[in-house]
Amino acid sequence: MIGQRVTRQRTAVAALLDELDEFRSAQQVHALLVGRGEPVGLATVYRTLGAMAEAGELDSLRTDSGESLYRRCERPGHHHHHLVCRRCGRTVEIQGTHLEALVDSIAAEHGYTDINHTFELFGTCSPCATSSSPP
Amino acid sequence: MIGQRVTRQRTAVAALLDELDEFRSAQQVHALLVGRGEPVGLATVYRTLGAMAEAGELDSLRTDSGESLYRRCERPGHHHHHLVCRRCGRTVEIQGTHLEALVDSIAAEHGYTDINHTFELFGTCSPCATSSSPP
DNA sequence: TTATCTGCAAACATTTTGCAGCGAG
DNA sequence: CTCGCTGCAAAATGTTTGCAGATAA
Repeated sequence: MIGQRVTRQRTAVAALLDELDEFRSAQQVHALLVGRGEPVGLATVYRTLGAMAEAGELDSLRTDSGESLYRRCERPGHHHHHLVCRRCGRTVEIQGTHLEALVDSIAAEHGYTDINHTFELFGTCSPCATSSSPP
Repeated sequence: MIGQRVTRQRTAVAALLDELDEFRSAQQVHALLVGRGEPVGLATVYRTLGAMAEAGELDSLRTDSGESLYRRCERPGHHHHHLVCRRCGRTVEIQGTHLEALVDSIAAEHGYTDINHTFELFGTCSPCATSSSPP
């Protein structure tokens, strides 16, 4: 990586993610930007989100339906998992100390190495549980 | 569901999964069946695997690249997770007692309800770790 | 200037679906 | 005989890529 250029589009994506606290898909990010009068190509959004996630600036996860969601990391580089409201996207970061220990012991027990784990929780947050209006 | 018909295609899919012990994608199942001279349409394989998974006869998971994999359940209806060799597909079923408890406490702590969790482990099994030949 | 980025449209990969005909019960 | 199942091909999704022109540095 010789140089990364600061373009209007990247700035817009980063700024949007800064205001948002919830996980969003590339398509949502694109729609939001276009909606607020920031013309950005969908491909650019995909490329930008992918690069930011790669660089550890974003957390990413995949929904059950196979969509990738992104949001700004609270603590870049720090390993954790998420509890995401499937209705509004409100997210809680989970520090997985117990979990990591569990993963290690399971892997060791069965002789598997180079382990990579996924752990995500989807639920309904209490505000969403009481309101009946759609997302 | 009034009636489920036993067709040659469904029998073939079920029989193949009975012999296999590893997770396979719909496309792999289709290729294997066609390869052994059992003409089955790809759409039929998708429909059959989907229905079997729905009925709790198959375990399913999604790879990092978003593909769905299936395999026959060892214990139908019994909740568990998997430790899958990313090289050869060899799979160990994990009973997640500790995990379920952890999930429940995390959810309760943050007031989320109707929780749904994903937990999958991918690694390299010891036979694959020692052999250097590709899958 | 010039290498990187962008936008568009086309390509991709996986999965789903509409529909006419087939076949299990 | 009927209604569910199948195969095909088309459509839907979500994401990636090739390329010519725009642009940051």
